[in-house]
Amino acid sequence: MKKISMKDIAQELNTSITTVSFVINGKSAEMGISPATEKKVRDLIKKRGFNPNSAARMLRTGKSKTIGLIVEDIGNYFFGNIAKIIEVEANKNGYSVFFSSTENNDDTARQLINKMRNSSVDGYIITATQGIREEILKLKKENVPFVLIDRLIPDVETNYVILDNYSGSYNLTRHLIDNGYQKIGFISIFSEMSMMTEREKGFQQAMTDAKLTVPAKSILKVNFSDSEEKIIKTITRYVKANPQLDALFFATNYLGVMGIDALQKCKLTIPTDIAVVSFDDNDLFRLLSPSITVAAQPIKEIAIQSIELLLKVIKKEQKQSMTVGEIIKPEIIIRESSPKIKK
Amino acid sequence: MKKISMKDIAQELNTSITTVSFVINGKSAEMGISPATEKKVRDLIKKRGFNPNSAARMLRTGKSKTIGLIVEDIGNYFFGNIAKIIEVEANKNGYSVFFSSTENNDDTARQLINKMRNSSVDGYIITATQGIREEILKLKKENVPFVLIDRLIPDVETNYVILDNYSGSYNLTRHLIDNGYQKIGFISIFSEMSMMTEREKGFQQAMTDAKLTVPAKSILKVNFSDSEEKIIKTITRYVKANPQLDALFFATNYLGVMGIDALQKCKLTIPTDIAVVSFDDNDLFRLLSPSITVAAQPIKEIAIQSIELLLKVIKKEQKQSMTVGEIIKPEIIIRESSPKIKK
DNA sequence: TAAACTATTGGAATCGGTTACACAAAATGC
DNA sequence: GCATTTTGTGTAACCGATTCCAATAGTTTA
Repeated sequence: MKKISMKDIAQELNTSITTVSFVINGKSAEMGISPATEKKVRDLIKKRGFNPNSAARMLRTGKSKTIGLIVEDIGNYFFGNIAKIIEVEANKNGYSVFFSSTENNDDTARQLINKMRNSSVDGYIITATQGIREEILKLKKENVPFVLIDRLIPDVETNYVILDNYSGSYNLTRHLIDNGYQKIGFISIFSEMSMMTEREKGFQQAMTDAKLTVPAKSILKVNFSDSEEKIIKTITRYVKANPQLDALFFATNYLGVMGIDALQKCKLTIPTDIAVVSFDDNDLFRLLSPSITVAAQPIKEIAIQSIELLLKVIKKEQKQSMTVGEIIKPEIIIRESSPKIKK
Repeated sequence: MKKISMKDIAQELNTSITTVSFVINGKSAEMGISPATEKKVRDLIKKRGFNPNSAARMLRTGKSKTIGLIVEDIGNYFFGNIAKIIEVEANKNGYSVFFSSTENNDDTARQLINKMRNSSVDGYIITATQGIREEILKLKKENVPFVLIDRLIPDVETNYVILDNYSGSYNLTRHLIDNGYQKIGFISIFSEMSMMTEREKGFQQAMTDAKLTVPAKSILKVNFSDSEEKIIKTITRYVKANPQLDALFFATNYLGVMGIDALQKCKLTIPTDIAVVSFDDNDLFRLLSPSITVAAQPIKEIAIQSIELLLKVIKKEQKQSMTVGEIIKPEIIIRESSPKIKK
């Protein structure tokens, strides 16, 4: 059974392809198609189950009704759920979503952007990696619609939706301090990305404001690309080398997860031996016993803001050059891992 | 700056579009393009950064080099990671991936299949919902390549990659029995899907083989579509109503997660008050204290088998009519939640 | 030397829509 | 009653790659 085309429809109705096209694209009124003709066409289309060939349409119009979603890791709780919401919203607006994970690798990210470029996506939602400055600038120069989420490229003006990492981190640290913790260890990854540097700044500022000092040795940075075991070992060593600490601040949720593992290996109990807070929520932190205090990212809000912003840019309501940013405030969720300290 | 096309390349080299096309598609030898010409073309292509327009190619060939991935919930640990691996493997083979979540809703699933059909994906990987029998039959009849994963449609022969739910469940139950548990509660969802019925059968058979009876009241079924709170309440009630139970078998990982929550609410300690095992692994089960014994799905294996099978079908090495199924054995991971019982 | 090949390359139809433009018929104006 | 505008529909160029079918030049064979 051959696929049916507009031509077939037109022939069967003894009308022209133009007429059919106008009807399909809802331009009947604008182009002055008589209601009778329009009905005839619509009925046959339904009867035959005709669907316009997207390749042909795409070739002619240059629009694919497709957006590219580039995240760090679709298998991750945060990005997986972001993806889900973006996909639903995109669908509502007639768009499909291509997705890909960068694994935080610059080359992968570069390839993905180019690859999607070739399959002519109409716009991107991207979680940038550190080294793709050039690619982002190129997209901007060529006026391709895109929105950065979760992290920015330093000194590059773009549309974005990010978390207020600084204030989240500040408030989370503040919560610890208010509960009596003073020797707080900060565990993060080596990274120049704004999201990470802002978190550190927030932590430092909260400590400074409370007139607390942060000795260099109580800050640990690990390599993102190291294996889980290696990171756990590193954290274990760090914890053992810093028995004075009364609380730990993990800068990301996966660090928090690995950190809890490390603390168990050190036979330390949360929160009696040491309190724990983490940036980013996930199922584990909520259900663990004790549950973990976190600065949570409002996933739904981030996802919806980013797809809405992108669609605006695509529809040109929002010129690419007029950059707009949404800064989402994290929510501090206080759980059992950081109770008031008893002096 | 206008996009450059094959025509531009051909013109600049004073050659024909045909020649350029042959070179691009690696048919130089076959079509007898001289090495000199080939090099000339390749060099200019690289220099100009030319990429063939996928819409045009798609229109002409009818192939989109795209596969559709339809899962239950991309935000879920299992499917998120499946998606990630499938995407990487697809990419290696020159394919892009469209994805969508059904949320286990028949209508959504139907729409997604049709939608992808229109954007002419070359093949599907689908986690079926219960009510899409007709759609699957239609795909089959029209000879569209697809592979079902995670669950089958009863009495419909298709290519598939699923878990051996029966044996996983049998072995997991067996593990409990071997460790001395006899009054085992089974908590599942209302579902006719083979994956769920097989799990129950495996459980029942293991019990029967051990000459243990399963009273009706020790089996609980909840509604998948109910809210998390409601399910947790239901489980709580069930646990309180069945104090005789010495172990709980959760048939899915999200039930396990909610169940642990419920047990905490009942002030019951795992495993001293009651042992716990669950189908499907996740981070939580591994890191929880005590950690939870599970029948784990080998995610990587499932993902790779399914994409490989689909690509085979697409390449016609594997006719759609010659259905092939891969049955993956789950791995029983014994952790702290199900120790040997002391009499 | 003409015929028959072979090795390369080019011309042009084609895929299925979109849309500028042309054109006919009907309506309106003067 | 003729010119002009409005209304409705058809024609055909075009998007950019693929591929069948020639075509040309150079070689070999009879």
